[in-house]
Amino acid sequence: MTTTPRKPRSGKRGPTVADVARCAGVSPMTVSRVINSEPNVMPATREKVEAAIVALGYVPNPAARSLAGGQQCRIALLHANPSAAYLSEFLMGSLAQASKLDVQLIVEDCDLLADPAELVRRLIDHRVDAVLLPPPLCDDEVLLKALHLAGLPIAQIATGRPAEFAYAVTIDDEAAAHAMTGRLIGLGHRRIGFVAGATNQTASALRFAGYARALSEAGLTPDDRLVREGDFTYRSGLVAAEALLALPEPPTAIFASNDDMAAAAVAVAHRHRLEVPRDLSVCGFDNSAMATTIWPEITTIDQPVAEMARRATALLAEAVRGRAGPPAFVARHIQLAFKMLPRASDACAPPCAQNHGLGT
Amino acid sequence: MTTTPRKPRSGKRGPTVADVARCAGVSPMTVSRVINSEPNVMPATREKVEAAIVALGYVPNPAARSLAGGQQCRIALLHANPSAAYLSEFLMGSLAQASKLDVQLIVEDCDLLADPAELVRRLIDHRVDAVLLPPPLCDDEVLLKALHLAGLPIAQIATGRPAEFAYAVTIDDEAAAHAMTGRLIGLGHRRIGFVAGATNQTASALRFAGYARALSEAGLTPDDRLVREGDFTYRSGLVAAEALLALPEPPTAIFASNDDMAAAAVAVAHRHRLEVPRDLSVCGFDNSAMATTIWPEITTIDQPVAEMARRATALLAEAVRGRAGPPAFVARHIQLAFKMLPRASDACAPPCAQNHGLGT
DNA sequence: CTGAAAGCGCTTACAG
DNA sequence: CTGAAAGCGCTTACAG
Repeated sequence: MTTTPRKPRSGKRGPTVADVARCAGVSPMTVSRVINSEPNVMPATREKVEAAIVALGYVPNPAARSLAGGQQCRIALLHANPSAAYLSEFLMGSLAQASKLDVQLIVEDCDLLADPAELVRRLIDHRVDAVLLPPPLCDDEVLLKALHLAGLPIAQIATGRPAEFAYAVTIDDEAAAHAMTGRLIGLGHRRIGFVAGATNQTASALRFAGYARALSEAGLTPDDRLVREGDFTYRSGLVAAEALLALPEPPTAIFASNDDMAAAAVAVAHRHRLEVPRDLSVCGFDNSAMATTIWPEITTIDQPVAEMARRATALLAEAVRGRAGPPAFVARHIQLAFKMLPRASDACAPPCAQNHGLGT
Repeated sequence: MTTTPRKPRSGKRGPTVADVARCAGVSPMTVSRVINSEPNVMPATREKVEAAIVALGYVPNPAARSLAGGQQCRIALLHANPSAAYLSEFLMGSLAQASKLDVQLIVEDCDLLADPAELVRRLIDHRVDAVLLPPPLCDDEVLLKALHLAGLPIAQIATGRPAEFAYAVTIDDEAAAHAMTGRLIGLGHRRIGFVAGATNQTASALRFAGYARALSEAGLTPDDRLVREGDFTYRSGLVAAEALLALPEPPTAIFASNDDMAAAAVAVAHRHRLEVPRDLSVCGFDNSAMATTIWPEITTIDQPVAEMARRATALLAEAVRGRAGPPAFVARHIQLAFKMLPRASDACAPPCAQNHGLGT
């Protein structure tokens, strides 16, 4: 009598590389090469394998791949962004890339970030290999330093001031704000109000800089009273717009540093019995959900959040896996294109107002 | 000369069960038992192992676990929800549970769902084991049937009409709407406008039913003119509120079936020079970002979206892994508690209006 | 260009 | 209650 063979593991499982290899008449190794689209496989062989894959409906097992590949890569996404919409879009991009690259994404809410050192310790304990930092955390100097000291690769997203030691994926906030302001000027506006973003985000200053440059390039005298502080919340937009419209010479257009504040400006205009855009033009920034939710829909700047998340995730995965080569400074900071999104909230300046702020 | 030993695999890797076992003086098997908190391990042994885990900073390798455990479980999250905020919260819950249970989550955007059959085929091809259906897809009969026919376990989230063959995680929409309407009645409102939700979501009908029941329980005669159709968009809320306030006898309160429409009602009120809540009370549903973004913040019903996502994900994982036992009908439909969130958008009815719609 | 062998880190299925 | 052996499905590191 022979020894009873061990019972095979339970459950119907899908086909494996071995099955495909058998079906194609090659070795599992070759199947692996085809799956990973490595070069050095004869076209004929490749085709046979591909046919077998289709025939069997083979799908690689990610768990096995990462185990064997030793590609364990765990990236933490630290977020403290009040905007669920931003987070959602960011997550979709990051998640897609993570699954493609087979990296494990750890999502951590840092809203009440007490002690950065404590956080870093927890990350290390959890074997996190790198950290994704969307705004506003991307601008937290203390956190940045603590992470850097711990030797963790970092990607700052949408920061206005990339750290030397970090990766960064941004858009050109200054240029975008410049373009938007230029658009308003082109529409004949001369008194353009500006609602600034939160001062703890470096991008806020860049947006203001773009606004100011467009003004001065057009020969318009900047007017301090037209610039109000906001903090990216609707509430702060309400206050800022209220102040702007209470001015003896109110602006004919308001450019808010994000869409929530722009929406607030629209609401205030309505309460003042001003039609948007007939009596007041309003523009935002970010192309968040709010921009298309309210009426009229807000002209804004589209920030490719999902794409930025994808790129940042890929950057970190490469850094962790050492495929990135010597991390050249220039390649570490990627700038993506923004998009001007003209919608229904801005229009030509009212005729009577056209000569108001002019230097003539 | 002995044969040169094979070069070990590259990269510093963390400690493994073997390391922990060595350090604790037990077998890897015992370490595994402790990690998985199985019973049948002597307390003393357990403590030794736990100490070793801490000392070495051991963290289990999820890839290895799922490979060895044969627990491959792939759950698809099909979404077509226009609200990024909802999706974001849902994702957070689902993701957390997925990582805890070691299931792979596939997130798929089905906004332009052409052919359900085609989609099902793709899911099967991708070896998806089960499907998570948040609204409005949870109510898509055709999709539901196609999925069921393919033998895929399904979890409907926030549906108003759970299918017999599916798992479902819901709140009691009828009771919630009843509570909200009751609150308004308690505040002295007698003419309460209602903005209905999209008809393609079964929860919409339940919310209306709750409103109607509260009215009739209070002895108030329902008035068709006070009920307007909406489709959950801000735009539709604008139209509905406009119609409601144009009534010869306008309502003193508006209960919208979601927060976006409630926000629209607030905007319309403001354009009509009505103060909210002084001149008009407005309530919403869902506790979405919009509810706390605008001013005044909207009284609403909190739906525990993240928790619902967690539960649904867990339900499916159990179903796939067959730990669920015989799927008893009753346990397949879970109803979670909603929460009434009183905020700043509702108040007592204006004194003069109190006697308006009364039957007396 | 292709393949045989070993190993990734854990768990299952037994046997004590 | 504990452990030795085999195996999960793939890839690395070689050798031809």
